[in-house]
Amino acid sequence: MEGSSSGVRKGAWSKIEDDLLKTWVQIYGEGKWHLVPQRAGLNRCSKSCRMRWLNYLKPNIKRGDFSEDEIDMMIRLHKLLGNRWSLIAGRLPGRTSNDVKNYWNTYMRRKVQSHNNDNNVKQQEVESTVKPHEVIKPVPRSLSKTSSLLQGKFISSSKVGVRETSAGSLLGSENWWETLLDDKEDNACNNKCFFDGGDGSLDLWDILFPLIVTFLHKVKL
DNA sequence: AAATAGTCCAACCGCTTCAAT
DNA sequence: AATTGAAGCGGTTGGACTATT
Repeated sequence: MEGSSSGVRKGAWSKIEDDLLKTWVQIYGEGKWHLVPQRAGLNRCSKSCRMRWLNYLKPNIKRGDFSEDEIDMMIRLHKLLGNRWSLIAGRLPGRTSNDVKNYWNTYMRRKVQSHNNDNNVKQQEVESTVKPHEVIKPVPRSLSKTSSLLQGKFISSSKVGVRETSAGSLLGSENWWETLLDDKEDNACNNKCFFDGGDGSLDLWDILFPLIVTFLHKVKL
């Protein structure tokens, strides 16, 4: 796994490479990843540098097992968001999307195994956490002036099973996110997830607020 | 002690989205 | 409107480590 035909180094990072990358980010900050390899003296591709920083070198990254609270939060968020690992990780301080994804895959495997081994009590728990569900696709990370959202179209969501709708209905009385509350099966969870707050559980406003701020900033309202 | 199987996680790859031109 | 390059994301892989036989 070391090196490639293009001459860019691959595989595990050395201590020296980590130090070079850390130094670069400490001086110049995150971003401009395409400049990092050349200017930091790293024989790595920009994506590799970004990944290494975000998943391993970034300060405050938590190591070790997930706590009960984190697992509980992860299950709730996954129920709401599906495999949107970066969004889920954003609600778990110190955890990276890669951590969450890896943990979830392991967790899923264990759940499935226990499901196969024990078809009685655990079955309901397994189904409540891993069964297929309609996934809510978040609005774009930011909106350009030419965004389809601002031009009468909303996200084409066949990929994630969300009905296409118009910007009018999106911004009007039929707020798309209200449908999040329509799932009767999940009402108990939703009530707690969205509005409980304070105890570390999901607060819908915490998700929507940054998106709204971004939106208002972009359209300069 | 050696061989094999299973698990975990760091890293890579391909794709999508976005912004700039 | 089309093109292009950078950034970001999720799926997948492969190697290191651990447990079991």
